[in-house]
Amino acid sequence: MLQLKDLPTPDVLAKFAIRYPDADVTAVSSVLQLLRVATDLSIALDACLSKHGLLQGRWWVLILLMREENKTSQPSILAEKAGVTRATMTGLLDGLEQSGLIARVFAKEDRRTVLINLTDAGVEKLDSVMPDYYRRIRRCMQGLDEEKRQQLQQILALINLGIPALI
Amino acid sequence: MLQLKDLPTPDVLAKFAIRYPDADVTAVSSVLQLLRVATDLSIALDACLSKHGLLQGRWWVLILLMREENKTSQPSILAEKAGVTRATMTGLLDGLEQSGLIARVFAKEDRRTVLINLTDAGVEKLDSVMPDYYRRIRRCMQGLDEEKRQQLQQILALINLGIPALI
DNA sequence: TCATTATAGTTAGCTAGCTAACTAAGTCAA
DNA sequence: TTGACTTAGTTAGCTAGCTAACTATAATGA
Repeated sequence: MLQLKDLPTPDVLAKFAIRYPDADVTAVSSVLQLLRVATDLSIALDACLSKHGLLQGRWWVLILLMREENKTSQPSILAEKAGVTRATMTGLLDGLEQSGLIARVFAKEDRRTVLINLTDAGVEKLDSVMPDYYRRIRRCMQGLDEEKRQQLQQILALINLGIPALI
Repeated sequence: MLQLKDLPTPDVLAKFAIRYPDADVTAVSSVLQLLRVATDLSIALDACLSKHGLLQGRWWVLILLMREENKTSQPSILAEKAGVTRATMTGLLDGLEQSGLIARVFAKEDRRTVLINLTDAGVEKLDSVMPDYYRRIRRCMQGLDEEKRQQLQQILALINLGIPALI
């Protein structure tokens, strides 16, 4: 997402701001730091998942299924919730089916649709990964009290409001 | 980075917290929101760059070169600063060279190394993209005053401290 | 009722990352 | 001074995303 390691120093930003007067130095450095920390967080979480033989895409599919009352959903719905295309979801489900974590069942009422079912093995996988995952997130956020967490959420909501203006 | 669109509601998190007592609900939701906003931000910036025929990887190479006094560097140094492998940098430089934005020049003192030079066309490209890019970031962050920006940076620094505990 | 349109899922081929293995060139120590 | 190691860059082959095009089925409306 933001691979860049060598974030601009205030010095470098100031130089660029001379050449490009539109630059808002604190805005740029805030955005870059946000992307930097989020990327590192994401990489660290991926590393955690990969210890359990998973990757983010497949992982979220399992969680989305776990949220359902009957542990069942459809590829197109999963794709939308997971934020990937249906084509990508087909690939993710292929992998999960091969590992036995989900099962494809053909629906009777609409023969176009496939029902995706979280298998017992899938539940077991989640039960082994989730505690580890949650424990790591708890540790990572230990340094922030509830007040700071709330501040963060407010600030992120503000940035989120600004994103449409960016497009 | 975080494709997931359907972030867990407090309700869903509470249910998961019953099954997995290690869950720290506010920590999880803060982390997910952080990843969500950062991902949307990153996608929006990518869209801005692609309007100018660029992608993040190549873009950062141009900026890294622009930071240098003589607009020159080496693939391995660029790779390290950009946070990609040397193999990936080879590919990025191939593309930039084809577009005429950089030039490869062989060094005399160490015949293993190649010097990468930002061409005039490269400078022109930056001069056309940077103002647009900076203007967008300014607009996106308009809703945050300096105090909030500083708060954000402090909070991000705290999270950053927690990342090693996550691995 | 049957032609059109919409929907569900898949396939094929593209991309930018990655790792691992390679060549070529420089360094260093026995 | 030569054999082992290190460094710079590239190549080949992998991955998980993507888009576009496809098949099959369902819904709709003239």
